[in-house]
Amino acid sequence: MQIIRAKKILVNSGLEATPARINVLSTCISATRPLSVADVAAKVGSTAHLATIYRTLEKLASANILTRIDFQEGKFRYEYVSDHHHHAVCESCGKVIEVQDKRLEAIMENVKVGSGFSITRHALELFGLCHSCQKKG
Amino acid sequence: MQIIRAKKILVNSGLEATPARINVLSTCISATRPLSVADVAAKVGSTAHLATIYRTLEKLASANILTRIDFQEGKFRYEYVSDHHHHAVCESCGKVIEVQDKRLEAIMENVKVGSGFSITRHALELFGLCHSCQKKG
DNA sequence: AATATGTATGCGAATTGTTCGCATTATATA
DNA sequence: TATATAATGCGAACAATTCGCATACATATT
Repeated sequence: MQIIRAKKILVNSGLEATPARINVLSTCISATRPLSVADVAAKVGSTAHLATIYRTLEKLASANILTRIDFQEGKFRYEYVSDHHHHAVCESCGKVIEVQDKRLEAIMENVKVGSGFSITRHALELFGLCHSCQKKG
Repeated sequence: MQIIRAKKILVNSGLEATPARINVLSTCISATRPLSVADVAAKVGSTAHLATIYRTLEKLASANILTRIDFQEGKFRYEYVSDHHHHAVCESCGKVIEVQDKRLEAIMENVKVGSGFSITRHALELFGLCHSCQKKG
């Protein structure tokens, strides 16, 4: 349980430390993979209404406490992040692993974009097959 | 209008060249930016039912005639592509420019992923502000 | 410790994007 | 031109997300 840690993070960010927020955030901190809204809802049970979970996750994301992640499933996921990384998602079983490639980061830091665009963020997700799904077929 | 071209592409790919498909595909070919399903629907009017447009776009995407693109808007877009490229999206006005960075491509071709993962595709989108929106504030 | 103020929450309905089942129609081919 | 197969229209059903509004609560103030 990451209740105390969650509370501290909220207070430090100037956000009201309500039970709903504490539960949502500590759930995300404890998670081993990016969680969908439904995942979070299942974990927090009736301690937070679904609409509140949506609002909370969005608020935590805009406070940069969580990252909103998109595995192109038609819904978003949220992840508590300290370091910046990307993901590789198995398209067969859904397994997720974290990916860090320094060359990649170096380039992403200064991608050349024409027309005077200034890039503030990027989304990169990798899709493929995990080791065991490759063997299966 | 890209009617004839659309028809040829469909036939070459072994897909039935129905009016709905020809209209949907020629709309995508003519587009200057990735289109949402609603965008396509607006262009083709009553020549194809919305459900048909969904089915058609999905079919064209799995035939690699179109690419399904995700700008994290809660919906997908589709683009007719010959060459592989990425996009930079202005988060203020929605302007989209195409991005090609050879270093990026080179690295994406062989990203090192642990655990025996094999990568079959990747999604990379850049977000920021276009030149004119930067000036506006 | 009591209270005032503004913000968060619960609730349920409404939106939006997408999918489905099924009867009908059209396509490609013999 | 008949025929088998696949695509389409239609409307209902789903799933994810957002909204409005009355109530409850967290924090700042006294």
